[in-house]
Amino acid sequence: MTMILKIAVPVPLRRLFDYLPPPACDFGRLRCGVRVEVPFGRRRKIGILMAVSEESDIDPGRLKAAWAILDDTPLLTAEDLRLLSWASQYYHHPIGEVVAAALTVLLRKGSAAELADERFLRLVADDLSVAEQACKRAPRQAALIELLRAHPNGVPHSLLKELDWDWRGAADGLIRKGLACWCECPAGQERDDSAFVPPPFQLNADQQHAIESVRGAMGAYAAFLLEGVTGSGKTEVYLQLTQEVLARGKQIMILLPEINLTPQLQARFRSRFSVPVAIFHSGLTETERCRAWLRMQQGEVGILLGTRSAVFTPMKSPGMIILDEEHDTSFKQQDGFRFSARDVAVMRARLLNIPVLLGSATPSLESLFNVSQGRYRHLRLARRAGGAVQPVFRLLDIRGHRLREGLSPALIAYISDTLSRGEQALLFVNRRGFAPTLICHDCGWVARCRRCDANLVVHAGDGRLRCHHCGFEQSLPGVCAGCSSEDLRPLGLGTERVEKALAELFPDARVARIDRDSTRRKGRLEAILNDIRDGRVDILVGTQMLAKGHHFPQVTLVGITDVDAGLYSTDFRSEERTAQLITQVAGRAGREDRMGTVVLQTRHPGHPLLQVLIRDGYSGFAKACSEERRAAHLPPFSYQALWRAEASDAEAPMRFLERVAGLARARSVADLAVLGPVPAPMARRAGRRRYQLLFQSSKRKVLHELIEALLPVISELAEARRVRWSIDVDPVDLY
DNA sequence: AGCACGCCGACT
DNA sequence: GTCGGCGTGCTC
Repeated sequence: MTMILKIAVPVPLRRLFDYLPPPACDFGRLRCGVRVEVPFGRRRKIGILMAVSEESDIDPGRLKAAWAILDDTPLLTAEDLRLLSWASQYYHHPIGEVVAAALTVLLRKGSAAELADERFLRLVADDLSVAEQACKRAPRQAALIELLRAHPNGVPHSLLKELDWDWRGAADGLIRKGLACWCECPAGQERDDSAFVPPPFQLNADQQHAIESVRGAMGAYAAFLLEGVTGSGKTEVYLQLTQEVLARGKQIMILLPEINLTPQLQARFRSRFSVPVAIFHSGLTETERCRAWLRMQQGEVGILLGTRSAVFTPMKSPGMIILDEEHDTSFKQQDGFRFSARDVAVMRARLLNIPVLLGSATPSLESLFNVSQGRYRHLRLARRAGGAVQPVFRLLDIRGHRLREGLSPALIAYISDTLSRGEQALLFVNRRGFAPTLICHDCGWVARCRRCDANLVVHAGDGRLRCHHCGFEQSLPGVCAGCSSEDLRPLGLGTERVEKALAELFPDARVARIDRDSTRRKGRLEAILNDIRDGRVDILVGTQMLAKGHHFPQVTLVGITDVDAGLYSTDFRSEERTAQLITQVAGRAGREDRMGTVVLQTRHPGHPLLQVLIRDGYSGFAKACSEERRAAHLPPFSYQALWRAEASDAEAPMRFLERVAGLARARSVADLAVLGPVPAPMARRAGRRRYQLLFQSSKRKVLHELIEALLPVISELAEARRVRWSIDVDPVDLY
């Protein structure tokens, strides 16, 4: 009897690879989920053992023996592997790459799956006065000594890393002076899983009901959609459920859309629970990511807070998954393995037989549809906690009005009133930079990117032109490239320009800007947020970043300079996104005692969805928007899969997709629409031509069976090797 | 994706 | 005469 190892090798090939066990192999180590080092072509690869079988489709003579089994115990459980196999099938993505997505880089490279003991910094000196003397002229070292004195057992390295000053230099100084040392002291390490600081305030009835409902479902699969307006206390629900999960000796995974949001939630969890919290996002070093992964996998921590990529992290004793801001499109991976962390989370909960909770103030139409189908249970938090009032909406018809840098006289008056009351105003502008275009006033020449179908964006701060799509940049030209005229003018509005205009209109006001440019440097975002919280800012200008998570209690006016762009777009999800954005930005405003006003500038004050949104709120909008989708047979009332192809050669992508479309149409499948191929909305990006082909059906099964049947043929196509192609199941934007 | 093999142009 | 261009084929 021969034993065949079925291994997922991280290559873009849609199959497992068969190997013989390594020579002199202890068969006890051949467990599914261990890493296996194998010869692959003339390379060395590390794959995951998916199954052990007696059969192989490969000629036995061609089978190679694996080199080594890397783990004594599986890195991934049978449930993990089942989830990954499902994801590979559902997203039609190569299994090896899907499995690789569940590991961290270090683990993929073969690092030992062991948690290195953490280092602790500890004082050595017995006589502290000596230490104080030695550090008289070194304030940082003195401060570090203070900290070390408060922790006689030593300060863990992970805690030191969270300090926002240069502790490293100070530590080196102390070590040089022989006052401190690194040690691995697990002594005095207390772990108390039940430790919990009780909540400071009373829950309202909605919160209690939500918590009771989910608590009642513990120990089995159930999916919940928690719809709660901003400030309604969703986080408190998460905290209480976390406590419940920990009390049952289980682990909880909490997923968020952005790494910007993790520090805040992290702080709330850290202050509430004395148990350790693992953090997992792309901003960490590989060592940190690997450590967080292993701590969850080995049951060292009860709470994992992470972004999209954390959804596959193995859990020793899974208890629940929470995914906050479920409508947010950053849960969808937009390249390579294009999975939706939200949908994977739901499937994972189902396979693990645990509850999953999706939270949002503005649920996606997909999730609301799932509620209507009985797949998710709907929980609502209607009231704002503490009784704060919902903001008032005002539509400003700007037709025929003279605008000053995009600001109408009425909006300027609103801002002026707000400032005179000593309150803060927030202005939402959906573009960073100074102006989205540079145009020649004499000949009409426009600064365009040479590699993309896009205009270059004017950045006044550092006097440069940038392409926001491929990263190209150059200094601002002094003269027109077409006619040498010196009359080059920025056209359109960006955050920088609005910031400048506001500074001129309100010379006494302090204006702060929040966008990717102004917050690029580490710690900048936190600094600006602190300024806003402490009242050192009067007007805030910013992009989407403002809409996410942060709450500004002193803001009583929210202005949105242009809602029209989002109402008239080619993407059918554009209205939904705009309504979510408006609602989210509006949610930043006001607090218990002061009512917020939300002012929307538009040239289409009669737009029906806009009217519904401000009259009936997001729920009313969602209902109306869903009806339009149903009538148009668009998701969630139908399902889509998008083929994309790109190449530097202008013709190849189109030719490839035409072959795909031809093959699909030739099968004359019922209930299937094959739309395209067409050029992508940005047909040229970074010098590459991009096309796409859409499959749509009212039955998921139809799409999957077709793709499944097509893939082997398509992979062999001569046209396929001339392009880079991919399939996007449930695409969230048709770009 | 890598990495080989393989057959045609400008160079130490 | 070779170095190297990227077409095409393979990976258990």
